[in-house]
Amino acid sequence: MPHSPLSVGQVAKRCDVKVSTLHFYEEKGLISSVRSAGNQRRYKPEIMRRVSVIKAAQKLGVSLQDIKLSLASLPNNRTPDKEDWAALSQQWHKLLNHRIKQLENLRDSVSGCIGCGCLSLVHCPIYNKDDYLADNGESGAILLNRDNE
Amino acid sequence: MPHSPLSVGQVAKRCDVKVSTLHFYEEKGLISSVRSAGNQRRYKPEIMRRVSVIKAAQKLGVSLQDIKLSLASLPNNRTPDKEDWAALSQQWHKLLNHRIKQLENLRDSVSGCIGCGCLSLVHCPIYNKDDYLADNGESGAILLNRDNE
DNA sequence: TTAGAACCTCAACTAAACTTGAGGTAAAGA
DNA sequence: TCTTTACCTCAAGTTTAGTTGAGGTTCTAA
Repeated sequence: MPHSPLSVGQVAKRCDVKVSTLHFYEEKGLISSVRSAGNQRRYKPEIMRRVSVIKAAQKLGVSLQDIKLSLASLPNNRTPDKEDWAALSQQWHKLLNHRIKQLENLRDSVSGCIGCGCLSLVHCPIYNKDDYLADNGESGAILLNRDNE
Repeated sequence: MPHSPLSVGQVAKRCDVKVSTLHFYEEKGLISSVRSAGNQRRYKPEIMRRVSVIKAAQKLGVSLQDIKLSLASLPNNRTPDKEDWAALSQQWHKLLNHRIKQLENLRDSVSGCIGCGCLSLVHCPIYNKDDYLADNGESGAILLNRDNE
């Protein structure tokens, strides 16, 4: 009998997460299981892929809540197949690009601060709204002496 | 009398943080104050710069703990001046570059996964140790069919 | 002088993403 | 069969970075 159902321990081991994490994901509605006669969790092998997708998305900085929504948006909430994964990862790829861009802008602003020697950080883009930085490519020289006044 | 000491409310307003946040930072040893006759907090104007540096570092993803350490490493734990800020931001600039690089690797790995159509994510670089990705520039093609076995 | 704004401390609460522990059941191997 | 390992539930604890609220004091300004 190929593909026999997996126990929570087996899944935990092979996905390199703790059993408690799988319990937690289930509680949060990210994964599901059936129960054996003795009330133990049993998983279809594809659970591995689902857990893996969750982990991958987390590394991209996606919250469990958003991951849940993404997965739930798949046809009958199935474990992502090849096309699904492509779509999901494209979504997340965009997100990643956005975050990278923000960080780069931030980094350049820091350099700008060094460059201009300005310490009036209160009005510096760095602590202004994230989207200020995200929206335009400014690596900007920073502002005026309005602290210490 | 120029530069009169600032109250917690004034600092909060001008740094755009809540009063409770300043209390919190003080409790955590990130900032300090003296007390007025009536036991109210009074700050030197440079507190603004210190708070601003804290906020900037946070945007770079530095934890309060690490910010505290960085600030504490300055000569007599002073509020960063021009040179100090240059040094700190250079430190943090490195950190940022590292994080950007990790994200880029991750992003490229995601693309790799789409490209090869492989769904065996268990062994995919994406959920292997962060440093695996950080250390080499692999955008890797992914592995074998060891899930679903 | 007196109302109301601003301040004080301390404790408890929030959110995310889990982990740990207690007390008890099920399954697997010698 | 017996022992050990794996599993179950439910409650409570952990970390980070604060926020909220209660109960009380101090400042400021009309």
